[in-house]
Amino acid sequence: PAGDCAGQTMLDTMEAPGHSRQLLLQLNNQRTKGFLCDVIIVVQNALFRAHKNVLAASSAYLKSLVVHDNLLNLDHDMVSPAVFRLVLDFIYTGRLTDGAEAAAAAAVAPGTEPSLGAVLAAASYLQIPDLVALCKKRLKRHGKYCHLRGGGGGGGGYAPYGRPGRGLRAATPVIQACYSSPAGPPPPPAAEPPSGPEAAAFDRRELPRDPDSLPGAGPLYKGATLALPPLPPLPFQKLEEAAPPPDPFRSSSGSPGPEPPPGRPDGPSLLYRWMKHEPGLGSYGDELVRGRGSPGERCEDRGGDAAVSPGGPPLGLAPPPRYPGSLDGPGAGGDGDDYKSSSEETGSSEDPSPPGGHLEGYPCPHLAYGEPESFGDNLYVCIPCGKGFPSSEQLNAHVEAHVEEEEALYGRAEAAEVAAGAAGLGPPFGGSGDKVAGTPGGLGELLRPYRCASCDKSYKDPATLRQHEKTHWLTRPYPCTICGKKFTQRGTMTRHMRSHLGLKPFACDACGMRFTRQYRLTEHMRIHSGEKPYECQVCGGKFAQQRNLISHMKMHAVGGAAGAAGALAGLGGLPGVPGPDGKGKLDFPEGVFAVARLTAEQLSLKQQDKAAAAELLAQTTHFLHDPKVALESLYPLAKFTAELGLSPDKAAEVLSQGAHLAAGPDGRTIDRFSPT
DNA sequence: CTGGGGATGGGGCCC
DNA sequence: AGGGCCCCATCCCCA
Repeated sequence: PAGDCAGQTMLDTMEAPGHSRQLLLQLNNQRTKGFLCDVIIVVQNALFRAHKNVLAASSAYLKSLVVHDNLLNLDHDMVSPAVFRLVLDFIYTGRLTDGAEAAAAAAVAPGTEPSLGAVLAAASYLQIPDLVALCKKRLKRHGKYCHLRGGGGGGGGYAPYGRPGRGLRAATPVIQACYSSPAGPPPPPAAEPPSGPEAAAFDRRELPRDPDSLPGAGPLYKGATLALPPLPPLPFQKLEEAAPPPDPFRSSSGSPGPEPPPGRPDGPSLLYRWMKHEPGLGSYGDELVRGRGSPGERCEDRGGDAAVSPGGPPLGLAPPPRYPGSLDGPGAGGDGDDYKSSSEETGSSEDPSPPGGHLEGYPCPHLAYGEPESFGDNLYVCIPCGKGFPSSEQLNAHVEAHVEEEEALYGRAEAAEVAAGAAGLGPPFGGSGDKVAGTPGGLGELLRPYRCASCDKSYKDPATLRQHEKTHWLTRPYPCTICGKKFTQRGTMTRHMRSHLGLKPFACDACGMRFTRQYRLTEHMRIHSGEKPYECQVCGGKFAQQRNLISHMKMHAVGGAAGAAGALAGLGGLPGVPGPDGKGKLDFPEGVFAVARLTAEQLSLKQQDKAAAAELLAQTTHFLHDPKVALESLYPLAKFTAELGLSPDKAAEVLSQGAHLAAGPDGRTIDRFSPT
């Protein structure tokens, strides 16, 4: 009908003036009230609330994040809270507030207000083209937008790290020099480049490249920014003061979580650069470096989008993870062993990092800091192996090969474990004593009917068994979205995340100290109460923490003959044999009983094993009366201990030593320890 | 300088 | 999923 046509025509031509502006206004109004906000953005210690749709419509990077998560963690090396505040304001208003003004509004300490350069960096990092353009425009208007390596302008600002960049680096103007301008103070914390070791870290702060500086390049060249010292506290909602944010991983429903900003789909993107860490930066920053691009996340999927960010730069693969526990070196915290850097293993002279405490970087010597030009034309680099490729397609194919390789390896490892188990060789990891748990007809068999096919450990319920079996997987299913470290249990990963986020929900009422775990607080509270419930059965020393008692007992075990039975139950030296301090004064049967009692106490501490502890005590009371029985009981005691799953690693030693003593192939051993 | 203890952080893993 | 505990490592202090 003619009316319809007319109506259609009118619809095509109608436009409500200011509609978009009004819409934005409403959205911003809602944001300020938190109305319908469905995402929380964590930047360092500040929380921001926003709408997923708005973020997704404004930033390609944020879009990629909000798809999977309700809680986003932004790299505060790239985006400070103050800067993100400006960015968020821009997203919702289209206006870029003056940095100083915003800083004043945010009550930021003088001199720490975000510079335009920092906003540009953040905009580039977050892939907000409009904001990038706006920043550049403003910088150019003020004559502050200058190319770092082309014509100086650094004015004593940031020196190029290592040596003058060439190739890709030199071809691309970066904006560090802008920080030297009076109106754009360097980002906190240092107003001037530091000297000494700090300078290395300082110089490495790399801002995103000018998105327009390379033909077809995505805006997101993301340098391997290392850890910047934290910004001063900002008057945003602090995490520790706020209600606990939703678990970012719970909400992601198994998604690998945020990944580094993908490149623009319409052209080749610049690769992420993975730089070697520097000493003295701390593990946190290093982990951030490793997390850049957290390559393994995508590869875990093994799905259609695995390994490579859609249309973006290749994210690479995580190197094959290594087993926990078995290979942990003495490095700090045992962290980062998953990714052992070849440069570290070879002791790179330019990286005199102490063992541990820093990134165990990707084993790619080409990625070493200061050698960016070594890729030549092969700009698409596989993170784990360091191979460069001239095109994303070729890299994708290469990455696929990695995936297949890992899968094949997984299969082989699994087969090897099974074969080893079948051959009675035990698993390639973990204590050999684990096998006793599966002793047919043993007590452990009754208590723990669900046995692991790979290592013969047994469990009370199938869910726990499934959980345990994950420890045998080559691929750890739960990667940290910040540092890329992978975990076998989601809970461990979320707990790990708390350390990144500085979430310490458990506060001590007495001193205000905060902890990430309830148990830590419980431990800590004993300091204030003076309670020392853990007593050394050898010397009578008392301890507030169980682990310190255990540590102490090892000291007893170190000396002389005590070592043999010192392994017993992992709790101390052989009773009856004086320790190095001469404090061990127990007679032999009493000593065995003490061991049994300690074991029982250990079991009792594990709430679930109270009954077993009582049984053990009942069985061992007669030790006091008959040394012979005591001696003969060593082996079953050790076996029993191991069967009950007490300290599996030690259980291996227990069984070994117990067997040695009880079977008595070495008569001298028995005589030596026999009181008669 | 060394060793031991106190205290803390982080990961593994079981319940 | 969260709690709890074990283990390792580390730092600091003190004798």
